[in-house]
Parts: sequence; C-alpha cells; structure tokens
Amino acid sequence: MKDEPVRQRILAEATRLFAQRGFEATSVQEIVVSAGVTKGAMYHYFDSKDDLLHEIYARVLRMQMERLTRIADGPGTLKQRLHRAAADVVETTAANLDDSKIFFRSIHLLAPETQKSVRADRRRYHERFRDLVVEGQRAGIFSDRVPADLVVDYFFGSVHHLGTWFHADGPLTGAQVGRHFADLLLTSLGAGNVNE
Amino acid sequence: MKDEPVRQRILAEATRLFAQRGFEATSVQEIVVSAGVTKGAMYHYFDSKDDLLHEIYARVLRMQMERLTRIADGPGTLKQRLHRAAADVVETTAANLDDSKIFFRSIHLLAPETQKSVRADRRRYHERFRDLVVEGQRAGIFSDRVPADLVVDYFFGSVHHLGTWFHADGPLTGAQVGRHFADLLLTSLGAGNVNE
DNA sequence: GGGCATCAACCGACTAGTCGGTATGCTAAG
DNA sequence: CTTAGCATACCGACTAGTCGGTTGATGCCC
Repeated sequence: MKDEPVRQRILAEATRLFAQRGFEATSVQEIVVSAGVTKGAMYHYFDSKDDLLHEIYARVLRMQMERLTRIADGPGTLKQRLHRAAADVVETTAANLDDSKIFFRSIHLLAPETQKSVRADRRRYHERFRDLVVEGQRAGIFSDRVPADLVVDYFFGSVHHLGTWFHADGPLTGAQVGRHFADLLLTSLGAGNVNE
Repeated sequence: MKDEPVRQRILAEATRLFAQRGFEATSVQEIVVSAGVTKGAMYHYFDSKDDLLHEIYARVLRMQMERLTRIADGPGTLKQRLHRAAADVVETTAANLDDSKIFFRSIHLLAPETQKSVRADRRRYHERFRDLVVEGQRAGIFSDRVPADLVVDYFFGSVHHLGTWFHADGPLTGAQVGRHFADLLLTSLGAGNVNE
C-alpha cells in the first residue's frame, strides 16, 4: 500500500470514500489525509475533484468493455456467449461494488460535458450487449416478444442495483448471483437451457 | 400553483430540484427562491434539509405500499395479481420519476438513523412482493430454480433504474414498459401466459 | 362591538464554519 | 539551471441553520 504509486493510492482512497460517504459529502481534505498525501499532490495529478470522479468511471468502463468484447467475440454458441457475458458483468460488478455505487449515485454531479462523454461510453457498452440479443432474436433462438433494448435495460437495471443489496460476506457469492441472473435473462428470452 | 399550500409547494420544488441537480448540489436558498418563500418558512415546516428529503421518501413509499397491498389482497389468480402488481409499480415509478431518481441517489446522505427507518419501510415492501412469488413457487405455479428473493431483487433493480433511461416523451409509455417488464418477470418464473 | 391575548405563519439578516481551488516555496534529479 | 514532484498556507465563495421580530387571524371577555 505504501509503495503503491501516489496516483493509484489517491484513486483507491477516493473510490473507497466516495462509495462510503458519497461524492459531495467527501472533502478533498479527507481524501488526501486518507491517502497519506497533501492537497498539492492531489492537484498535481488531477485537475479537479470532478476529474477524480471521471477517472474512476473511465477505469471501470474500460475494464467492462474489454471483457464484454472478448466474450462476445470469443468461442461458443450465442446462448453460451450471452450467458457468459451476463454472468461476467454481474461478477465483476460484485467484485468492484464501490465503483458501481459511485457511478449511479454521482454521475449527475459531473459537468454536463463530462457527463455526456461518460454516458456515450456507457451506451456503447449497452449496444454491444444488445447486439447479442438482437442476433439471437433474428436467428429465432430468442423470443422477440419484448424489444431487445428493453430486455437489456431490464437486465442491466438489476446489475446496476447490486450495489444496494449485495454484500461480499452475504449468503451468495458474486459468481453465484451471476449464474442466477444470467439464467433469469436467458429464461426471460425463452431460451431455457444454455446448452441446447 | 400559487394557491397551493406553502408546505406542498416547498416539497414539490425541492423534489424537482433534487432530481435535476442532486440533493447535495441544491442549496436551501435555491429551493426557497424557487418555491417563492423564504428560509424562515421552510424551516418553519421542516426540521432540516434532511427532513425535507425524508418526507419525499416517506410520501412515495406510502403510496407504493398502499397500491401493492390493494393489488395483492385483491381479486384474481396469483399470476394475475403478480403481473398486475409488477406492471403497476413500473407505471407509478415512471409517473413519479423524480422521486425515484432522488431515492437511490441520495439515501446514503441521510443520517444513519433516518436511513435505517427508510430501509426498513423499503424492505417491508420488498417482502410483501416476494411473498407473492413464494406463494406461487410453493403452489408449483412458478419455477423455484432461482430463489424468490433474488428474483425480486432482479425485478426491482430494473424498476429502480427506470430513472436513468426512461423519458415520458420516449417511444414507450409507462404502462407499456410496465406490461413488458411484468411479462419478463412472469416468463423468467416459467409462467408464460398470465391467463393460464 | 371594542379591546386584549394568543398563536401559527412567516421574514431575512446573520453566524460560524466548510469547501474547492490556488499561489508560492522547497527539494532532489538530470 | 530546469523541471517534476510535491508541501504549506491561504482565499473567497458559499452553506445550513438560527433567532429576534412582524403580521394577521381567531377567540374571549366585558
């Protein structure tokens, strides 16, 4: 922890505090004390408090997009890939709950311009995921009774809400919840068994 | 608007501003100016800024709980009642999007004690809803492959996230989204047709 | 009906403190 | 001598909440 690069340490502590107390309720002073540095150091690495939040967002979005792409373009049937992608995003979200909490609580506090760019990244992710569903609907593997966009909004609503109830020391692991959620998604698309 | 009781006007404006700019980013000064009253008036009706937020929560929770109870204890088969309850909560959430936005963004900013009481109310709602699912699983009408609690978390995650993408002037009405979401819920419970 | 008391509703200047951000200085490396 | 990497002291803006005071309606006594 102590030999971690200063920039990373500031980001890590900021993430922890933002998730615990909220963005606005956390002062820059608290962050730098917690990270064992001074304000000067923080403003050396980041332009503003907003910039700090933006970096936290960008990091998690990059990670999720990379994983989704790898799974979607990887091997396996469509059902398998969708199931895998769904379970994976649940598991990684559970493993980085702080990021998830911060994201949906605080995005509205960013400057409008920054907000727009973050939302655009988010939409690209959503669309890549949706394309899997659309592909299955076109192929007749998935039911198209409910529009693909709505199904994806339905699913991601659940994922994004993990932060309000999931606990690492609860009865279920992130991987278990991931499998269940992926099952629910597939079932609601009328594609009961993943291996059919 | 002008002859609306002062207390209601303050609540309405606070709701609007909190949803638009966030709780922390909205000053008491802005609220009172927007409502056409003074700070004295606001602190005459409410104990604190927190109290204002708490009132907003309490109001929407009361309304939702009342509607759920009426539907759950009302006529119809289990499938019909669950479908009705699910569609209803989506529709009322869409109709009061501001409340929903504020709720999940700002609850962590309340005093711990207040937070606990709000969460307790919320849990009671969740449990009443879950009981419908459990009842169906026991009766063999719904699949019990996924635990009822998880199914309900899955569903309400989607509902609570309406605030991030739903717009009243979008392509779908609240009622339409409600029907789709209720369909998805029933389908994921393996209960395809509502009227079977 | 006139005088008096009471009370909720409301006003707005004020306080005490906090916040994000900056200006300047120092040190060590190259 | 220059630059990166910080530290420290400080500023101006803004905030939630307070408090002494005003206003107008109502009730009651004589």
